[in-house]
Amino acid sequence: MEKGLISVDRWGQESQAYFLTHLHADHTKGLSPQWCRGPLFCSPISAHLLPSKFPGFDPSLIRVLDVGSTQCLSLHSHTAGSQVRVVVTTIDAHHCPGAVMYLFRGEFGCVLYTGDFRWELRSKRAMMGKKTLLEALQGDKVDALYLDNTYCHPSFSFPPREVVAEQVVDIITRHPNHDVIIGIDTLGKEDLLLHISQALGTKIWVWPERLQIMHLLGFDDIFTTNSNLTRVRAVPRYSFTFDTLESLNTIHPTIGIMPSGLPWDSKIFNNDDKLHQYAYPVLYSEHSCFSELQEFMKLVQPSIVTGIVSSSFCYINPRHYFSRLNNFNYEKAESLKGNRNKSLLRRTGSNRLKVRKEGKFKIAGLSFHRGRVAIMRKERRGAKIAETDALCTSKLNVKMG
DNA sequence: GCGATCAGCT
DNA sequence: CACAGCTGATCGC
Repeated sequence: MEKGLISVDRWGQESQAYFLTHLHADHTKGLSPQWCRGPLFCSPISAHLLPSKFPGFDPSLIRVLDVGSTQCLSLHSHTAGSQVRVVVTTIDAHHCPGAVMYLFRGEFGCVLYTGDFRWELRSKRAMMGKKTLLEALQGDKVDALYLDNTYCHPSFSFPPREVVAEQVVDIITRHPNHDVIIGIDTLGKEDLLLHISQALGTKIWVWPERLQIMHLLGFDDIFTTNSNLTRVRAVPRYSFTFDTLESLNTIHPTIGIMPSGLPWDSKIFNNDDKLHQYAYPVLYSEHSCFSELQEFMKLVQPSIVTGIVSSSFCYINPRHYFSRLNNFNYEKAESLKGNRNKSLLRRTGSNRLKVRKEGKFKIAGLSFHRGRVAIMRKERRGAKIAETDALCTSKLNVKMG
């Protein structure tokens, strides 16, 4: 596709139209409240959440695309020196709330950008997405596919999310007297929490900033910031460590559930290769596993595939695994762009001294220091750390200074 | 002082 | 390992 015409999840260069697949941080790098390069197309849910992530963002830039809809855009082509027609179809990606894929059709051919997605065809939503995609393709195949290759390796295999959600309910049910913490991010895994809430008939604690997001998503009664109302708490994944679980267990018996497609995530709970006795990693993933990616490739049969995740593990060219599908030889095609093994570039051996600043202290392994920058960020974005602290202080009965 | 970016970590 | 994201340091304005 012509450069400068369309950007998807890229915000730093000039373009005629910008498309947002979903609001996770790794897809909004370069977006800011001041960003104003051009029209931003996104799903209704992303449009609804965007102002809370970027306060003061110019709303006149936002163009809402309904999920399942097809829109015709007229863009200016610099190379042709004239207007060109681009038809864009917005498809449910079944990743986090608001996540969509985009199918672009125009003189450049047929380009599909998946963003992050889960191709879980036993679910009704994924079947709807498939229907939308097939109708938009009109029997054609995809020329260029930009694929969520997060789990593009045969070793990755996990059950449908509803199966894993039931496993989580079982784990919690087997621990009737334990507190429960579940690691989640700023957006995503709401369906899991919803399932737990309904199956156990309980509210779920979230930190205040996350409660705001839950309210924006339309969940009004299920979630609470009052830790007295429930033994089940969803906590920020980054604050969820072996030490956290250990220290919580000095106060009250607590199990930790870490939903992730990454089997090595269990390492979070590992201490000297011993799995923590209270830790339950579960294979709940909002990305497609390998067999689902295979199914997807069979359906769209792309001529060219580019992985959009360039992590050191997943940099492997998706074509490598799918080259024997449908008689396509992806090995012959253009090499995978933009994917470099980060570890080769990473500088090592910094000998800078780490200075421990005043004001940092720990209670039961939980850090209570907040630096100047963190306070500014908190004021801009909302109180995440403060409330993680509040969770602990309420349990520890410690007063914050 | 502030935003942007990077290193480091989980 | 790093899904997605926090923190602190540094740099330029």
